[in-house]
Amino acid sequence: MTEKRATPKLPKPGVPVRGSKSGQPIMVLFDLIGRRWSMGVLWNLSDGNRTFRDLQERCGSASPSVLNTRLKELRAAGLIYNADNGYALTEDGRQLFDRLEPLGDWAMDWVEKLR
Amino acid sequence: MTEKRATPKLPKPGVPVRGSKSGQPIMVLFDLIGRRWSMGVLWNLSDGNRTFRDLQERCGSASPSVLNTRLKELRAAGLIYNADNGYALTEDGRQLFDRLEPLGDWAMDWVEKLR
DNA sequence: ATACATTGCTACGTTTTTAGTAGCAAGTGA
DNA sequence: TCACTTGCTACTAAAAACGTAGCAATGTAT
Repeated sequence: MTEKRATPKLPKPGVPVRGSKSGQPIMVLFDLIGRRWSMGVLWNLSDGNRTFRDLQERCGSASPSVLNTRLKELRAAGLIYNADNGYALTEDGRQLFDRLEPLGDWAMDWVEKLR
Repeated sequence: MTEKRATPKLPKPGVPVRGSKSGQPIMVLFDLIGRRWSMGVLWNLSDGNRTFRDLQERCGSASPSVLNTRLKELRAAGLIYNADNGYALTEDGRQLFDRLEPLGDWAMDWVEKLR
């Protein structure tokens, strides 16, 4: 970096999430879903209820303890709930998934391009 | 019980992409961006180049070593690159951000609803 | 030039999180 | 009853992240 280093103006206040003061919504969300298997769980619940074991199988190396932690977090966040036959997306969870879904198609192109 | 436990280390066959054993593109992507600060970095690069320090400030508690790791990963994945005055999104990175952006508005509603 | 500040980044010890496995209580069915 | 499945907890080892110090290169003020 050989240029002058003027600190750019921040149009958006930068925000730490975890140990910090101002919880910018997107960062709060990233802090929740930016953990192992969080998005994978949402993804795998999108086409129907899944039991704990289902989710374990679909989230390959997720150990039961971690999976359980993720499920509790997502439930506390109101994104999933305990249905009779397993876990399911809430309304909010469905809405979030709808915004996650476009990543699927993009990921296919991207992975293919990497090879 | 603190007995010795066998550690068979079973090698399940599959595409070894970090923790993601399925090799499904979306899971490969989740494995990359589903880590601390990954999405935060992409988000904060969306409106202009950022220096290492900029990103540190905006990702509050991210230590330099972790931030550096994330930057390397994202660069290896072709999502960001080293520009003259800091880091910047590549074409792919921009495309990914475009699909992440809707989460911002949704997160605002969601956080507000939680209160 | 000299001194000091800033930046990108690495090193490394500590703390937190995740992996990996065992196992148990409750439910199901034979 | 027994065998089997399911949801989940317990626990240790391994991996990841934190937090701080510090270094080389460059910028800047005197």
